[in-house]
Amino acid sequence: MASENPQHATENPQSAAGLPPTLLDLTTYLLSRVGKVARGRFAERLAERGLRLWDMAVLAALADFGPQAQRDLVRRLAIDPSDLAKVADQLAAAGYVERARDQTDRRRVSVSVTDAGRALLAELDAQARAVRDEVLAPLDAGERRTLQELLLRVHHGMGERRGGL
Amino acid sequence: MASENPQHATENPQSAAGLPPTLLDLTTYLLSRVGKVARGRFAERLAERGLRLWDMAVLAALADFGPQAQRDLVRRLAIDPSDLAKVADQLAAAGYVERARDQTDRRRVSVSVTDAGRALLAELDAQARAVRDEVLAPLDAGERRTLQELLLRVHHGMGERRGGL
DNA sequence: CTAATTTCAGTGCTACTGAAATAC
DNA sequence: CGTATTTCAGTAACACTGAAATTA
Repeated sequence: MASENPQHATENPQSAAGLPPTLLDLTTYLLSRVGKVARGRFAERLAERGLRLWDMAVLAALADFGPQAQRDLVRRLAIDPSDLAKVADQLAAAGYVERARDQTDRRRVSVSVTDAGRALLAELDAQARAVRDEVLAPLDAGERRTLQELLLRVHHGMGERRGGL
Repeated sequence: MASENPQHATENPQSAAGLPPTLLDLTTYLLSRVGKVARGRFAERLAERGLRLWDMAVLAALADFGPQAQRDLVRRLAIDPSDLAKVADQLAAAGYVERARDQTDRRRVSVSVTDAGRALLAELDAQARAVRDEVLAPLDAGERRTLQELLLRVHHGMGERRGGL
């Protein structure tokens, strides 16, 4: 009962019989797998522009909450301070954000998004929504809302931690 | 309108005002974030035993589908063949799997799970379910089933690709 | 002096690339 | 010869560590 037909093997190009039920039964496995594929697809589009996922996250935080110190971005996005320094550096070099010493506390560097940054974010957001619609294609509108709501609740239930994206 | 109270800052230890709405509106962002945290929590427990996520995936595939060549595992799990070689090596060294040349096609190495491997898998599965219950704590039983079913449909809709876990 | 903020240099892990060895 | 399977050596991206420089 081991291997299948030795002659020319009856599998599809990708994942013939599918994943092991032992794994598919684990919602966390599906969450992880689906999340990783979704992230990967969007990351590919960002890469075409020479951007990374954190670039968009930082732009979104600045656009949504206004200018703020890096330390605030660090806490909000759960990004490593050391990594944020590099991301902010690249975004500033490309003209998407501006940095300035905070005058009330000169240890802090206040970051703000430029018009170019806002324009970029709008484009990225459109692409992100396109990827989302692609990934969620198997679900109808109501199911997508349900999924979004359930994920929001799960997300809210977990202490942020660090860990990427 | 930039920084808050300079004195002693009124933020919580983690993610004060929460993530940018621009990101939270993206189901794919939530998927990615939640998936990564869930994966990380389980990976921590595996690390205590000196194991990685792929170790469990390989054991599960062997237990669910029986002995098979590495090429089959590669397609089933969407793991890189080069990485599988290392994973199989470690699992074999630890006595969790056994490898043998396939006699009908001696290019292939057939892998099978040992009793020790099955016992380990049972323990890992229990831990995985514990992490799942921890992560899905905010949802009731019905909602968990709904989430599982929606994710299964989304997962089924995407061509496996490679990409980890 | 201690603590907070930013920055830099370097480490470790993981997915991936490219190529060799063997067998079909 | 070309293709499939496994394996090895090395690369790239990313999260993270540790420590220095500045300022509170």
